[in-house]
Amino acid sequence: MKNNGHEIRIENENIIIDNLNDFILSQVLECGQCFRFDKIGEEEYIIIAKDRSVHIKQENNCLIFFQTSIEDYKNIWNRYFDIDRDYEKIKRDLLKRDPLLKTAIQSKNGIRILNQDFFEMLITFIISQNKQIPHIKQIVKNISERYGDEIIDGQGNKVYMFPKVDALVKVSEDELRECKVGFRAPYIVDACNRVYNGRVTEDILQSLDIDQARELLMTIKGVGEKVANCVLLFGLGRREVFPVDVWMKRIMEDLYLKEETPNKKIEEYAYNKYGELGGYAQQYLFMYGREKGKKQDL
DNA sequence: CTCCAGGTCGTTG
DNA sequence: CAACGACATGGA
Repeated sequence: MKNNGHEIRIENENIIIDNLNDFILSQVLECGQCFRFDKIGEEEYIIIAKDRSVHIKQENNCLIFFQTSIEDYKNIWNRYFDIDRDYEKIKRDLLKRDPLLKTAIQSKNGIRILNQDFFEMLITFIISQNKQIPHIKQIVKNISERYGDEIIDGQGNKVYMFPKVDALVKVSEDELRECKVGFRAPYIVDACNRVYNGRVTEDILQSLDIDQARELLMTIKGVGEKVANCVLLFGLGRREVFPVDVWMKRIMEDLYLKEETPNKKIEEYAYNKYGELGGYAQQYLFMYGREKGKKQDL
């Protein structure tokens, strides 16, 4: 099997992808788009996604899916990890539009944008407001352990999937607060209701243009511009959106604008500069800028 | 103890 | 429409 440079082979019960370029597992998982993973070694993780738990490891440009069927790889993980997309071209095109991205792209050249579940992203990013990433992970885990279906992973451990709407829609505000969601509890209830009763669904959102889709998402309480953009980018495959949070605001003002600028203006600026590649640009800048900002305050 | 975190809401000027 | 405090919770 051959695809876009890389090659897939089966060894024992493992799926191995050889010659995989523009991919660094730690960057893919830890760039802030994904919250359900545990690091168990150097470039080695357990991930919970797509109703499954999978053990994966990267060695140089070789990615190993342990105890995985070829069907699961083809039907699920290939798309989840965005394996077949040509990131070399994306990076080349981004640099053509803006040479200033060079440092960020070179430093974080193994980022991929995952294709994650819409509902999970919606609830997760509602939770994300005014919280740090480790807290978000903990809360998502709490909700999954209480209301998600149980599965057994490769090591024989119990693992809990993120709940489906049908399950979460039955959960009360008070029960949600016990998962430590705090003031976001009514937001989650509203999101579940609107998805469950068909007012805001993945199909409807996919049928709309980007501005209509964002607007519809923002009819949900607790979903503003930033959360809506994250859901569009990470849960609906809309790679042109450029979510602006406190980090991106700092990074963009520092790199380009040189003055205090409202988020909406930054978003427009980014769209004019990066066009349909906005989401990728945002991820390279976000991960690079956050790492830098943590150390020396930009 | 105080301050702040991948924001958003509701209320004022 | 810009500005501003409130909002739960936990870690620095």
